[in-house]
Amino acid sequence: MQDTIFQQYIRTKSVFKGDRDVLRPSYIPDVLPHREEQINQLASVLVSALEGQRPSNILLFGKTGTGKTATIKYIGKEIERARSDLRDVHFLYMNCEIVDTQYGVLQNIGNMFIEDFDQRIPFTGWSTERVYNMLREKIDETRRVIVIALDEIDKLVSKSGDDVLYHLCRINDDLKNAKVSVIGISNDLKFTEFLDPRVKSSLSEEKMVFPPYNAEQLRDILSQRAKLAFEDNALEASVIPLCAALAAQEHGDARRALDMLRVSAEIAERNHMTSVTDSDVVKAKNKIELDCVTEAIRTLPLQSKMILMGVLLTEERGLGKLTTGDLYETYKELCECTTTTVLTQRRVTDLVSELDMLGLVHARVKSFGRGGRTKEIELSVPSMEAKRVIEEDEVLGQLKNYKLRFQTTLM
DNA sequence: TGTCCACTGGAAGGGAGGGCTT
DNA sequence: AAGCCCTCCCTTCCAGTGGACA
Repeated sequence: MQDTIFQQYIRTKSVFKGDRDVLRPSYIPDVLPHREEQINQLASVLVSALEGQRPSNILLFGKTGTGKTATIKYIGKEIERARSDLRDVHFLYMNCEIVDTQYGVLQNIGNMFIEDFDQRIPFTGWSTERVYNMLREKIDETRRVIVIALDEIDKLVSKSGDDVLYHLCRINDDLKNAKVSVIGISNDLKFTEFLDPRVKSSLSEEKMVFPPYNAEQLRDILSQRAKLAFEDNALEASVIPLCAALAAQEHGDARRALDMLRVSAEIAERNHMTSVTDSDVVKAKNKIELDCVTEAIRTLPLQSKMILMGVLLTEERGLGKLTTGDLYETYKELCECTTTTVLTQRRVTDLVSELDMLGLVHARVKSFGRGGRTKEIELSVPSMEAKRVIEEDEVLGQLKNYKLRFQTTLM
């Protein structure tokens, strides 16, 4: 190898032995530890599909990282395997966080049955009714049992209502040759409260809850993957238990545990170490947490960044919590300064609520008696880091070292 | 006990931007 | 080109409200 800039980074020895993607949450192993019960239960419902009958619709609940998605994809793989010697079943999976409109869902499902590129449903332009009719026609032509898994279905409902689900639940009335069953996957146990009663009862013919993993179970999951990913003795004995324990504290999130293991190994590798230690795990945990925050801020739209900057600058002056009115004044000042369009206060309150949901600020409604009722807003991420990221923005970069003119009423 | 503040948050709707159909 | 449809971002309007204070 020539002397190149990469020379110093080329490792003679690595902690990884093969494909490190086995540590990614998206990897579906051949065996899913501690989910046998759920898999069997699902299989017992879905087996009717292989007999040409329509299986019951199913709702799966469970917090993030409890293996819902992995389980459903695993089931999907098994269905594909089984259908080679049994009746025709078609399994399809869709994440409603990515496709989150009525039209989008119907269009995506429809296009999975249209081979000819020219006949595909365009991503906009048609009426929803027309997309639905096309979808129904194409599904009927297949003469199969179709199992549709909708992941993060609560996101779809909260954004676009339950019309699509209504359509999908009663599509069987309009089908002559094919049958459709829907598997809904949700993080939120309560989301069915917002559904039309007919949709609710139809969708929850069967319900299953995925409990969080405990530390011991997480340890098994990590060990299974570690065997595939790492060289022997690349991990100190305490590394896996530590990752498992830390993730178990956060409602048993397996995704977190895997990320932590992967990132700590990457940290060790970058430092040219041949084994991963506990301190790498701690570093990894901090890095992951910070990365989440900076990524969330970086991808914020301009107006939201502007609002966040308003919160930040006010807090920087040591004024602590601020009200909607104060924030709006500050925000207006920043907009003028950067010649950005000023939105209405109504809109700003919505954006503040969004920031709250992202966990970037903490906002709660508080009454000051005669002083009125308003939101009390404070930053809930490290301000130095937040500021650094916001200032990367072209427009907000102008506000570097900016001193506020506006005096808040909270003193 | 009633008043009143400074909002909150729902509803409705406008209009821009994407694209199809006739 | 005109007439549609759907989504996104936003404005306008407004009834509702928790609690300090008179």
